Amino acid sequence: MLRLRGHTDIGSTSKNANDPGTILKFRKGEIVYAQGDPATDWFEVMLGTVRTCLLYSDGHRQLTGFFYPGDVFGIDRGRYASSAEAVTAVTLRRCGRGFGEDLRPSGAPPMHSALRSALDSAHACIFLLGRRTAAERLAAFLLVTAKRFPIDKPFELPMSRSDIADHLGLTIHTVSRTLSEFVRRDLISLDSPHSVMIKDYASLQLLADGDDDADLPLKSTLPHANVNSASLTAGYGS
Amino acid sequence: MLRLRGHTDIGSTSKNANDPGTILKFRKGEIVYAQGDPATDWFEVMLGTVRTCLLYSDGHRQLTGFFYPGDVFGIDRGRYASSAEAVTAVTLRRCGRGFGEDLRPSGAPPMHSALRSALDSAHACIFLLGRRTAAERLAAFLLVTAKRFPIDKPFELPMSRSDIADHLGLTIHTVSRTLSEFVRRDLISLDSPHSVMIKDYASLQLLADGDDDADLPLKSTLPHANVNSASLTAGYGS
DNA sequence: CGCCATCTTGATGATCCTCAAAGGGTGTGG
DNA sequence: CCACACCCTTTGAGGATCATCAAGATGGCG
Repeated sequence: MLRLRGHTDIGSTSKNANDPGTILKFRKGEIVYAQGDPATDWFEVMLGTVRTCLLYSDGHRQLTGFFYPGDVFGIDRGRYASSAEAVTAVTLRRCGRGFGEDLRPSGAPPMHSALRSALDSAHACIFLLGRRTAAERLAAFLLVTAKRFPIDKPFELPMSRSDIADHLGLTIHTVSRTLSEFVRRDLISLDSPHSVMIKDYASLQLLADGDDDADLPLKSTLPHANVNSASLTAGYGS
Repeated sequence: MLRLRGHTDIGSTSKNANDPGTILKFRKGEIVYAQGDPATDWFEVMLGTVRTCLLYSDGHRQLTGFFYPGDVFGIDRGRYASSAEAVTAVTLRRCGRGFGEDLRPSGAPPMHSALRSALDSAHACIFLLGRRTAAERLAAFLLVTAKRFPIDKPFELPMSRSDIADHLGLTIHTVSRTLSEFVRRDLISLDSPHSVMIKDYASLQLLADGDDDADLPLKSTLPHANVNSASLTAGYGS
């Protein structure tokens, strides 16, 4: 579970490690940076999925975000507050110095964009953890994740059940059980454990919102359209 | 519970509402801004305590932070993602335009400082919610809050049990019970419901860290000194 | 003095975690 | 090519924690 770092930047293709704009590659499970490392750079995901992990002293972890192509992560000051690890094989672009002290005098805009992205990501995490039941958290997570992929098609969840559990503050058992129940209710279908097809956006949204009239064992018959979360969807990442 | 806004800026003392630097006063319970309002300004607390609240459609709320003198809040882009309310009577200073689009060309530094503060605050919230048991969350909350006040003296918790509960994802009952148990274990003492004296930092820290050897019904006899959280204390606010 | 809000405490029950085991997919070695 | 091992996922049974329901205590304020 607690993958220790060591061969951190094995996958780096370019050798000028201090140049912003360097392209880096990591294999699945490799660590981009560790919690507590000097926060010198931030990164943009070009290909693959990255997770950021907050490690607690009792060994358990809190995943603070998943980052997909176009997202940036690693905007910390001083030292990284969380580690970053490759969920799948990833290609990253090293973007620039950590903010706080000095910053590139040329462009403040990219910095601001990155900062706002980091804030959005943190808010999205709080927004998930603020929900009370396992079903609510999982429904919200699925909706938020599905937005990153083409609509109305099955999409690949790149992360493991363990990752989802540690993101939502649950166990893999509860995640698995709840997903199975979603399938039973015909809210989603699972082709493989990682291929998800959302079949009933409206009911899933109701669940995520805490309107627990979705306790019906079978498919809801509500005539709602795809009500995407109204005021505060906070866009998860970029 | 769900205080609706209406007489939002009753307490504003200066009339030039669009001037940065304006001093504002709010009475206990009044709303500084509401979730969804255009995020035109951010604020610095000069006196009192402010809470920021994320409202869910089922009516429950997630408090995303408490802000004390010197802290800033309201760094959102576009529209406020959470509302801000006066926990006590507060005096605020309106600091400047919301970031993202245009910003004062003169000083980027204050903006960066505010942003980093907002990120720290969000991380602190995640850090609390990432803990698993009620005792762990409450212990961590007490330690984080105590740092804002002179050490080794009783301090006033400005917020209600309900606020604490909604911040930690618990109920007021669990908060109250857990605090009572802390008193029973001699980890803290409660003069009044809001006057807290931390009597055993070390054991409280162990609890917060998830080292559950603190299951002893009576005061721990560990010879530890005041181990303030090591790597990632994220300073709650400013 | 009495009402009201807040806090505390108890009893009960639902949710979720823990313990346990089985199923399925993949890669490696025989 | 098959067998085995390993990891991830799923599912079940039991138990701990916390929410809910309910009632009583405390303190402030009219």
